[in-house]
Amino acid sequence: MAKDLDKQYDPKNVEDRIYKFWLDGNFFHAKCDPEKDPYTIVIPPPNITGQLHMGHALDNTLQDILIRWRRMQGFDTLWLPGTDHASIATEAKIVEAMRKEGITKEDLGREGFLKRAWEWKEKFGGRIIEQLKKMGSSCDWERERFTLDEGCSKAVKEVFVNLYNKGLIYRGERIVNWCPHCLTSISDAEVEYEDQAGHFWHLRYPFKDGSGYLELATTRPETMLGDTAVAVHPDDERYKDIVGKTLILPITHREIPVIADTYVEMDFGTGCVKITPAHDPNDFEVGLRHNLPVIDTFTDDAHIRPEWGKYAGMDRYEARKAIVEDLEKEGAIVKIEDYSHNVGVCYRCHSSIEPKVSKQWFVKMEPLAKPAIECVKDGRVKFVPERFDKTYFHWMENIKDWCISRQLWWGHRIPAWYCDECGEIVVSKDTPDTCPKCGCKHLTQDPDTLDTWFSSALWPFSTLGWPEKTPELQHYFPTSTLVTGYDIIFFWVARMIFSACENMNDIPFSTVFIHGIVRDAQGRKMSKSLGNGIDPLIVIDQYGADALRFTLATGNSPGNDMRFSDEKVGASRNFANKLWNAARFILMNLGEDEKAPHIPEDLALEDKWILSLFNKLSKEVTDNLEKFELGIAVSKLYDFIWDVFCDWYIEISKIRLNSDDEKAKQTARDMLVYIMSNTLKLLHPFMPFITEEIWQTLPHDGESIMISKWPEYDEKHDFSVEEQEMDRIMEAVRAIRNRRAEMNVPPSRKAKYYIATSYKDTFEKAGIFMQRLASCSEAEVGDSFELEDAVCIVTTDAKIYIPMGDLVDFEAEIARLNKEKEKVLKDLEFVEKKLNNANFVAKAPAAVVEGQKEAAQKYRDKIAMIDESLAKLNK
RNA sequence: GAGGGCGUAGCUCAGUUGGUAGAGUACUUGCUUGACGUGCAAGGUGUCACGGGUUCGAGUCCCUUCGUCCUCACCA
Repeated sequence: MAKDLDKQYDPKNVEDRIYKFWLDGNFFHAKCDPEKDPYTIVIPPPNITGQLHMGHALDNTLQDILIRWRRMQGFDTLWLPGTDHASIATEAKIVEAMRKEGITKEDLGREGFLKRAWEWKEKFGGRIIEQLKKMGSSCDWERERFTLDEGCSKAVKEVFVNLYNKGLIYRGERIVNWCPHCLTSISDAEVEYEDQAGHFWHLRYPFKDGSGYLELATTRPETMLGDTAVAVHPDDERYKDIVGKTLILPITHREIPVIADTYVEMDFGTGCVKITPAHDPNDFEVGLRHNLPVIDTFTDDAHIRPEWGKYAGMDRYEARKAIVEDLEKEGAIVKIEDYSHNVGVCYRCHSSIEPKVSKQWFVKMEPLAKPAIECVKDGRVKFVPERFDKTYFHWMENIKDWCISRQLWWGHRIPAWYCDECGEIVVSKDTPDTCPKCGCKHLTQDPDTLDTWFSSALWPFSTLGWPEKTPELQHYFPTSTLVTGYDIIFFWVARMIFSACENMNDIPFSTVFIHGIVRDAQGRKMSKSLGNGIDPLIVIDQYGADALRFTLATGNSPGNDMRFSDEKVGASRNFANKLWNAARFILMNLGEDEKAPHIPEDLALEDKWILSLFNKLSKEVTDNLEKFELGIAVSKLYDFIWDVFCDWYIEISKIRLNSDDEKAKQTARDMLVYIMSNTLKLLHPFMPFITEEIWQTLPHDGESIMISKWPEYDEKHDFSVEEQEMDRIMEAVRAIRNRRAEMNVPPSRKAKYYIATSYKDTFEKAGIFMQRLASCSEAEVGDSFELEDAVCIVTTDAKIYIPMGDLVDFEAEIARLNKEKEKVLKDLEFVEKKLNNANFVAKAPAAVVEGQKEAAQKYRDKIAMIDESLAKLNK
């Protein structure tokens, strides 16, 4: 930053250079210093397939604010970065690319495919990391991890084997959510539900004995091929006598029984349900209870299996049409209604989920959920805002077993082997060479991989070296804060908590700081299909990373969604520019060899005032950050910098800077540097680039603002007397400006002010301020003045007379005074009502009552002054 | 069906332990004041969704209603 700065701040000249400076200085690196208290955040690892979007931008801004602040406070901070291998998403992407080349997975084989996947990862996996750097993220890049790297893989195997040995991981044939597009099972959490318009087909199945029909309804007639029973409620009087009878399934003409099961709701429809164990989770359960056969009619990609004659090879929707037609022909359709129902879809590709019976691996959740619930209940893990613990409890308390096997190649391969001879299952961290049961050497590893979330669940400790007892694990675990969106509490947060409880016998982090999602200016979710996504990189290019970060931090309260708009970033950019120009002003007034920031001797009134306000500010901002009120903290900084420092202090400082008093000039310069430099520190976590750039240019101590000491509250800097004095003066200045504006007197028209007050000392000092700030030519202070044809401006502590007789419209002035009096009378009435209330005086705290009494007196004084002015004008 | 969020100035939102409502933006007016027009000064708009309760005092705590959004569960 040269001393002759541009009028406008240009982030493009600054950001990349500053980021490189930080990297070169190694300031992001966590030293693992046991002497210091640790503060640790592990990044929610973005998918290697991902591109930076607003969600990342928000999440990383919040993390960087916390990390930079704690670093300046002197903690040994570690922000551990990394990426997620994102099994389904990545595999789908690579398969799609291969499809365009005309190759399939099978063509390449497992090894060839994985080689290709790793190549893809090397090429594109780092892209999002580079984008995070553009945001200014101060991650310890030397410790970057990947969920599929060697260490994480080791942790995954360790956990899998441990859980298996404890009986908490098992393999079983269950009905799972199957995505016919991704060709893999997915967990319950990965199924989304959407309302879809459909139909309700009312069918009738004939009794074998010819005694009529049973009527039932279905939304999926194509599954009827696999029906193995019809169920009624055991208490249903209507069907009491038919339980146990046999029906003839239309089309197939297979015989199926009528069974009784409490799963059926008597009041819904006809009270009869067709049972298709292979294609519905509830039916599957019913089937287990009644020993019903499971007839799977679909292939993995949801086409009718070859053995089904004319339907073979049809996809599920074609099959539906064909089967409905045939049912119709058989007279099995009673009626068709329109019906809207919830359909489960894959959260990755949005294909309709096909429930499917298959052999999968599961984590037994109930025993794991218990301690995970406990540690939130007893406060060891806190959600911010608190209300999200309800969401968490609800989910944890109703949790079902977690299906963790995926029919994919890109991921952690399940460390289980099956003996080709005797079928023994061997679960082991290392590849076994002989079967422990039969001793043969023919073992085949399970072809499946694990759910991506299985490895990210271990992220807070796997990245610190677990299962090894590394110094990092010792020092940084449990981590401090986890920052993430409410949309991934189930996927990730909950699973990290129970994983840490189980494997570390400890919590993974003490606070979960939850944020909402970033919506577009109209409040819609940003999405690819709507095309309303705003690219953070484009915003950075147009407005700068600091402006983007400031926008995301401002007006955002924990757990709530926010809207993003160009106007907001524009306002943030303007703020950066304001700061820039304040710095520019200070710099152009500095001498050649200014000392590092310090508080000079002989402080003037305004110096003590700004020092006092800054002191309070540093306390408040720190308090807000402690409570994760980042939005409040940043708006206080905004107000202080713009409304206090720039609009008042800098303006007032010009008095001394333009004077001939060298000593006073130096004091003003020192104070400007001191306040600016320290305010930059408070702002640094929010706007790291511009604060560093300015801080470096001003006189400074130390290498970088990001490792400078966070300002702390110091009671020696409390100057409440000077604050009051300045308040009196500022009120007077504002009142004068207001009146002059009302009377349309241009600022260039200076006038002499006569100030009648009992605070003569204060207003003696104020005279010179008024010259600068309120178009005053000369000020005279006294107890009272008797002036003809003067405008009188009444403030709480002063009456200011301005002899502008012929400029003033007397009638208007009288009207204005009357209006003002009315308002003050109303205020007085309000306060007096309280004071006349015996209850208030008796029960409210003494300080509050005293405050109200003082206010009442001030109002009375003001009314007296207005009356006096009126009397003069009316004369 | 269960749980939760939100409803404050035209718009977008703050409002940190209850003490006479704030910002940004938009709008009006004045300012070519040597940091900044991405600026300065001045200005107006609110029965804080509705009704009730607790309290000396409620935007803030509790309850009802209405509107709106979300999450989870789900009836075939």
